[in-house]
Amino acid sequence: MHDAEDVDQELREHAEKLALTLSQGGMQKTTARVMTALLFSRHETMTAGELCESLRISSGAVSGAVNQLIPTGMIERVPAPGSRRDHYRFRKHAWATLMGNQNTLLASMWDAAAGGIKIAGREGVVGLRLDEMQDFYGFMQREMAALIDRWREQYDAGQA
Amino acid sequence: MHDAEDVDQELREHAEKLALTLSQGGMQKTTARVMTALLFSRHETMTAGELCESLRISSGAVSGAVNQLIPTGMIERVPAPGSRRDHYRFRKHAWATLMGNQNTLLASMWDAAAGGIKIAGREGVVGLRLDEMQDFYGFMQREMAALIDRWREQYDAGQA
DNA sequence: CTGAGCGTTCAAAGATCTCTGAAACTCGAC
DNA sequence: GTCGAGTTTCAGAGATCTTTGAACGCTCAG
Repeated sequence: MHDAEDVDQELREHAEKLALTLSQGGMQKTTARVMTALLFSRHETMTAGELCESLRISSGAVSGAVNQLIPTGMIERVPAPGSRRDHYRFRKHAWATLMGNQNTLLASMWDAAAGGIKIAGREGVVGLRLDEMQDFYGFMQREMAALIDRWREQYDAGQA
Repeated sequence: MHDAEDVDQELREHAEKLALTLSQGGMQKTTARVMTALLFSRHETMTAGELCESLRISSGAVSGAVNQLIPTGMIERVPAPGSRRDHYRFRKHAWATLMGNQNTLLASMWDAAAGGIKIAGREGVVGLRLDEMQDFYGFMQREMAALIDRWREQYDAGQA
């Protein structure tokens, strides 16, 4: 039978596994570990000290990871009542936010295509390649934003 | 006035700029440079030798990059008539393919959420966080595939 | 005002990843 | 079957990125 200890242990293992996947997908290893630790924590929030201990990393590393996660909207600093310690929490709708941030990337791709077209026109082999690229990223930029909104509505409705 | 040389030169600069962006987004630097070189080339295809020379990298590096790009569906090897040299070409709909590959990632995220729920259930702070995550990635997986198909149809229709 | 507790910063150590250069290999032409 | 252009592989060099550990600084309690 599962007691609370076992559950924590297994959750941490899952957290580490996901962190590994994410780090292979380009995210920094420590950043990913901090994020998944918060994601799979049974507590509402965790302090920097708890993250240090749980992940066996230095406070400097935690500080760095946290300050990389906050601007992306994945986690937030929670004002700690009656304590100077910072508490961190995985944000609601963090995944949707993360995906929404991709729009910046989509926009750069569109821009890159546009820049090339400005130089080479829309004719010829380059022109046609770039035209397709621009069309694709224009489409994605429009539709992705709509898609995420749609999820938010659907999810919020389901909660009520 | 733009002559052909200038155009090539400017295209190459744009290619490098995009490669830099992509490499910051997690792609390998050389891989990104090879990809953008093919993307912004005014030729239909390029040989490995041309890529070496144009990017000032060793043939080993080209080989590595190319073999990383091919499985993703971004570029393809083109049978060269009457030459042993390999010719490489940026594939049609490469961007759509690339985005479609993300589905694998979306699926792993869904799996990670499912695994956590199996351990901790859907109640409590972890359970609710994971439930939201699973809902989001399930939604995205379904909708992204549909979205890409929609683009393909729309684009192919526009070409006809 | 002073001290304790925490978070942040930064230089240096360390780990990781990538490129090069050369040797090995492949495959078509003759 | 042999030659040779061209590609792939791989060990070692090199560049890059990360983490640590310690010093610094900030904030609140007393």
